[in-house]
Amino acid sequence: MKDLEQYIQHYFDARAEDLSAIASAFSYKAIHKSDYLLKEGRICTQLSFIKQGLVRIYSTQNDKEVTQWISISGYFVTELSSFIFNTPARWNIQALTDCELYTIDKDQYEKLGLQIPEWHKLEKLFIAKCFIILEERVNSFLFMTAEERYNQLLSINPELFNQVPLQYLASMLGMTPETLSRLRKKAIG
Amino acid sequence: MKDLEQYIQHYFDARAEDLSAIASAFSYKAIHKSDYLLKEGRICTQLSFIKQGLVRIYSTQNDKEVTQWISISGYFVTELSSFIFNTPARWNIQALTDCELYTIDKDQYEKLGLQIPEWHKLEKLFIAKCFIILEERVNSFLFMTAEERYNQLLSINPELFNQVPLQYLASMLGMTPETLSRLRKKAIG
DNA sequence: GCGCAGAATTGATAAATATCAAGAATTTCA
DNA sequence: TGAAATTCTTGATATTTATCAATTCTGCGC
Repeated sequence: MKDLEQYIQHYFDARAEDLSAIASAFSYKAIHKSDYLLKEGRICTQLSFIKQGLVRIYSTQNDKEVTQWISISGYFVTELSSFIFNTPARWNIQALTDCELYTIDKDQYEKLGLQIPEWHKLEKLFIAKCFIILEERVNSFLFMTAEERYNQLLSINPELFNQVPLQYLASMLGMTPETLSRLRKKAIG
Repeated sequence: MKDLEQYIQHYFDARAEDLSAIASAFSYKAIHKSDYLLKEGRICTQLSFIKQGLVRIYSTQNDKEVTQWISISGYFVTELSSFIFNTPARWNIQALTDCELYTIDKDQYEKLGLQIPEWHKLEKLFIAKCFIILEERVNSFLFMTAEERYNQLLSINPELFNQVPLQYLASMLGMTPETLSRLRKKAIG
């Protein structure tokens, strides 16, 4: 679980002495392609670190299926609002490939608050970092065109374009698969 | 400061005994129309509750001025990422009208962590609520058209359309003033 | 009240993006 | 491996939204 500890340090800014306590509250879990980590309507009770693999967060409203986000290895995945507030999840989380995860359940997660004096502070910073990611996303819709969003994703995460069905990326970028296809053609020439 | 205490209770879910401690760390401040609460590039050191008035959060990139958000009375305003992580602000916050605020400075805010045992937990929940608002915003771009975003804002916050220059609302909704004007015409008939 | 400046609307047109339909490419899995 | 299913691309067209330019409207200082 070396990689997990490193990532916890990176994301939670935890002190060395707390690292192993936090990391050992996670347990290893392997899941298969197409398995669900979360289904719409349920309460999200898990936070998972993706050791290996890809997962997709998506939902359908009025016949429109939207991919909200693709999480890749080295990152956490959960539905934060459901996990924090115990509200019904609005998204499905499904494995796009076989995955290896380190997962923590909500009750274990809450116990960390009793064990680790700084826990709520760390948790606060974790959530604040998630906030910043979303803020960046809102900005991308306010400042950028579909084409610019495509170019940005391609430059930051080029590997996604080999590993993820393009229709999902299109949806995540707020455009149709046809538009994404044409932007790719245009960029490649 | 009755309204402030109520709002703190609502937003921070604070226990009654902590309410007054939190509320009294805020101080009253009146500002004039067009005054800045924050300028791009500075560190945001204040969190303000709007007792009365309206403020606009905006920024300019490549000649494009974007209004990110309008905050109204009864809500908090700050640049959360700058306030939490002491990073340079990416936005300006400017009063659209004369305003009455209750403001807390970062150092006072941090002292609350020493006084109130639950503080980091409350803070965590506050940030998580901000996260949910942003998530809602991302969804509005993924699921909805410009017209649907306009209709939604009109139904949730009709008073904004009297009080805020429409060009700012257009920008916040991710459209041009001309498009907003035409959507209004279409809706009214 | 008058005139000015900023804001909003309107019209004409262009550009971006979506939709629909068909065909090509790729993946899946029996 | 080969057939079926899914995904991707392409073309034709429609819709949405942006752009640019010209008025009109509105609020504000004098």
